[in-house]
Amino acid sequence: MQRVTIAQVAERAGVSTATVSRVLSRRGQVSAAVERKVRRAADDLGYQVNVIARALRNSRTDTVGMVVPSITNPFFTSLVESVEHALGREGKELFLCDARSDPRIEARRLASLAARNVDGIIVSPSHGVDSRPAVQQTADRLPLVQLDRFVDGTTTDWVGVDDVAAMRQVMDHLHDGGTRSAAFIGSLMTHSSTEQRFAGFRRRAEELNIEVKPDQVLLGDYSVEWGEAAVARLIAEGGLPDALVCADDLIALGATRACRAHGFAVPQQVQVTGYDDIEFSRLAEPALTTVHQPRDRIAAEAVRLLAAASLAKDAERGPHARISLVPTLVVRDSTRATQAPPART
Amino acid sequence: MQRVTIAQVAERAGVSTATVSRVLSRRGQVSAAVERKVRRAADDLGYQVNVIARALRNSRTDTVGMVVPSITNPFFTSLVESVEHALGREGKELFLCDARSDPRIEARRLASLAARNVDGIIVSPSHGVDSRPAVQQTADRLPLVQLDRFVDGTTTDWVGVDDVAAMRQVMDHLHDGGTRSAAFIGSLMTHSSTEQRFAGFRRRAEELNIEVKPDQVLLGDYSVEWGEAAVARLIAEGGLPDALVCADDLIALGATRACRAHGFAVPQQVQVTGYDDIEFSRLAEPALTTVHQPRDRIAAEAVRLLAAASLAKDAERGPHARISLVPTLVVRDSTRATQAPPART
DNA sequence: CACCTCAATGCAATCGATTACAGTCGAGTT
DNA sequence: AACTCGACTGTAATCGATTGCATTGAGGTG
Repeated sequence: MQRVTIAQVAERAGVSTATVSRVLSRRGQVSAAVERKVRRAADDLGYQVNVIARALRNSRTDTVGMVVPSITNPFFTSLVESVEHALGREGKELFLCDARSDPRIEARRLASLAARNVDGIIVSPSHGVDSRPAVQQTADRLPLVQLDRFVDGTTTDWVGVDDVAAMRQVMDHLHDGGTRSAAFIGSLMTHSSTEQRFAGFRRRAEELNIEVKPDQVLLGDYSVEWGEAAVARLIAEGGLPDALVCADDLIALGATRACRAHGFAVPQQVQVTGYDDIEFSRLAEPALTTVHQPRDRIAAEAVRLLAAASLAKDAERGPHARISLVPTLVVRDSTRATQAPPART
Repeated sequence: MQRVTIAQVAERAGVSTATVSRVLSRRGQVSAAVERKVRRAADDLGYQVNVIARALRNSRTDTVGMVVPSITNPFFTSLVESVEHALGREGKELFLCDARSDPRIEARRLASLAARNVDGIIVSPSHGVDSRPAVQQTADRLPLVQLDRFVDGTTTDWVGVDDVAAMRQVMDHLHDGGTRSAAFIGSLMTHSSTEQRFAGFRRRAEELNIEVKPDQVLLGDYSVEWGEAAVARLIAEGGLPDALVCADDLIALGATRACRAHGFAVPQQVQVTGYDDIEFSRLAEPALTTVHQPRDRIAAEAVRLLAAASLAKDAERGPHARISLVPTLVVRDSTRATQAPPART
């Protein structure tokens, strides 16, 4: 029960604590004989380094903190998983926090991570504006990378996908399927992702001459419930357009469900598209056409940026990176293919 | 960029570090005037305690570690969320780890948490047998609670639901719907949960005289893919029974999908039940009848047990608690109600 | 043989906060 | 006036690992 310290190992091996430390951390020269004795003693006693003490001494914890808006959103969950794997490869661990989509909780989490001396922070900010002070302040103290979403007006590294390009693909696909009018269902413009996706949607809709009625842009939050509610509202206020373009898969799943519940066939009468390609988008009925985010690449880039930032340190806080990856459209059954025959995945 | 230490605050306020510490941690007597000076100085400098240093000194981190088999399984995700909320109420933070269903990774995570001086650990073991050494060893060093699943032959606190009682409810419900034969689709018997659920299934099936063919007990893993594969196999090897009882919702979702893909109507021709009541079970087509686990209660009890264990400490490591909560059956559309009319939720 | 080099090892300071112990001082007691 | 008490505050040890500097001694050189 009693923790074993380096001093006990030293005593048992008949050497000083310095030597034990040198053996265990593979730094400095130690003769083979002594090394064997020390390892022996350490094993016998079941010694384990006290990470806390080590962290205090060299102010490195080999731990990275990650803050996401909601751990129950499958997109973030799998992003977390990707990040964890990427970190594992570098022998680092992940300290995960859920901000519950509340910038205040988020700020507290960030502060707490900083106080815990994590080596860096990966954050997908909850709010495009309100998250700013906390994020910027944290970024001033230690390496920080924003993932997926970002806060307006902050200067930090960022990794995500090109939402505008993705939306162009979505709109082109819908256009090919004969779409003449579309609605957009997203969250309030408090996330950069919604903003970008909407911008991409609107621009390409114009170029393709697809009609978007002003009252058919509905903004709520990223949830199944909101998707359902939005469709109910559309139907009540004048009917559905040819296509429903949703800012994420959860909304799209809710929207699809609501369409069917109200007797509209998907994709025959209404087409629906999502964004993120969460696992359940494949399982929905009909399977959802969506935008696949290269999560592993995003995670890998984020981890790489953090590592780089840790090295550079204060030295030359060069210009910040903004890495924008290209997502791919995954066509399934909630949209019509170019011609009649339904697509399969 | 430079971290502010207690010494700097002390100097600025013209007092000793001891006094500053007393003010900031609200321990011991300090005159009002000095207190004001110190707070002033701390604010001016933007002082933040160094959690690492504090932890080293009083070997408490106000952090609890949690290890789950897979962070992408929605059941565990929402369990994590519940635990986080419960901890938040006590001012503690959560350090989350994903074991990727591998006892070796799990062991490494547990060791790492212990080395980080977490105040306690909540773990849902990946394997009913192989997880044992690591779990037991960790439990010997610090407070540990097993959640949901447990390892055979360990003596630690445990919180979960009564799987046998749950399965009785499921079987009674199916029986009411006229079921005469059933198959069981679960994971390999390497998780206590599958074991318990299968035991409950088998016993009640016998009592109700529901036929279970020996080759209609299929064991794979907790995933959608396995649910699909299992149904394909059943169909290939002689057809489906009246009902498919699945050990978790992911399997059930896959099973449902496969049934429909092969042209079997659910619930008219085959009934399907799940377990866990994850969010998507409601969204499936048809919505899944499943067993709802009281996640918040489970989490709350686990946190309570940890707190109690921390206090008792070595003193009287009394007998360990095994708290078994009662889950509730949620009837939706993948099973037939007592009579004909389909149920709604 | 005197002197130098370098590997191996130990001593002790250090990271930052907490706290046991001791000292100071003013008010209250006898 | 001497003494007690208690509120405040400071000094220094402590938590456990790391590491700069000093020391030792073996082997090499001229």
